[in-house]
Amino acid sequence: MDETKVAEISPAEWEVMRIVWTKNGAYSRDLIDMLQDKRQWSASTVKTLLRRLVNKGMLETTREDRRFKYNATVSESTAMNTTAEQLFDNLCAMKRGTTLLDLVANTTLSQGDIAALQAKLAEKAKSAPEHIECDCLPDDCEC
Amino acid sequence: MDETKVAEISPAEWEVMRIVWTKNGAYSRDLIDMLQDKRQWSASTVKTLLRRLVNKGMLETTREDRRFKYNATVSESTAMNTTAEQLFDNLCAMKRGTTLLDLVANTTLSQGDIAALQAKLAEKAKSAPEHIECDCLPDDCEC
DNA sequence: GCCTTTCGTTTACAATTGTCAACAGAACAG
DNA sequence: CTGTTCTGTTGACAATTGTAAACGAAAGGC
Repeated sequence: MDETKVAEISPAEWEVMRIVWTKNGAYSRDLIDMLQDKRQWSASTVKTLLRRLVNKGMLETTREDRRFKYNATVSESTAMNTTAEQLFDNLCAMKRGTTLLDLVANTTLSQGDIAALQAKLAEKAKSAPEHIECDCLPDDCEC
Repeated sequence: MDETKVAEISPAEWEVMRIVWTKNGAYSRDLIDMLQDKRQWSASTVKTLLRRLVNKGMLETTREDRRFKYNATVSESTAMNTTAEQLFDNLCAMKRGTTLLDLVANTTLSQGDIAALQAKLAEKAKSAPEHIECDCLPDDCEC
């Protein structure tokens, strides 16, 4: 849908983006009200986050009367996947599986999520390697 | 093993920690050599990262002769899990499953990883809810 | 015993992030 | 028309992060 580069989104910015995605676009008033409610942020704080997200190209604005409508430029799933993958890049290749296991164990998943994961795993099992190499050290790794 | 608080670890710091974990402790010389090799970082950069990790309580030092041996204060899996869970905290509860699916699809997993994930999923399937609520908006959510 | 190498410590500096206050222009109320 | 209210723009400031130079003490080489 959009192969646009997803900039790094800070936790505070995520909070803003989530509302924009969920409501499929929002006005600063909406965001200020909701985040004041949810996070006790001042109006200024929300405005700053909006400005930064626009600068990062994560949000785009359309003037409507006197105010702006803020819309996301990338889909929520794209952003989530990109961010999750970036985090996994930091982890040892050999141990990503156990981290996934921990996430699966600690995340509330719906029946549908579980079914989808099971299907994907069954598919991957057909060609998965027996063992994965650690990539923490420059060349050789005797871990 | 260690329920110590895991501080936020930046990507550059992760790179250092990975080596310390993999080698089960290391000297600054080892780290400088390897990271110069792997990331082209200057010796100073590595030293700064070590200092910061010690300040954050992620590494502890033991004097050996003239130099220090750096050891991790938390296990690699604890750190990885904590960080992954922190990231998931930023994501909409309703959509974490699809992010996990993306990760599973894009991560190279071993046969053992897959088997463990399948077992865990089968277990969770027994009590998983049909649907999960979005938690992006303050109270009500009509997403 | 000096000079050089090796470590760790201090200092630096720009960019990003979390949090806001202050200000300016437009719209609205009276 | 004039003061109040909205909304967006600027400026701020401390903490964190990426990157690194400079300095000081100790060890080893010759």
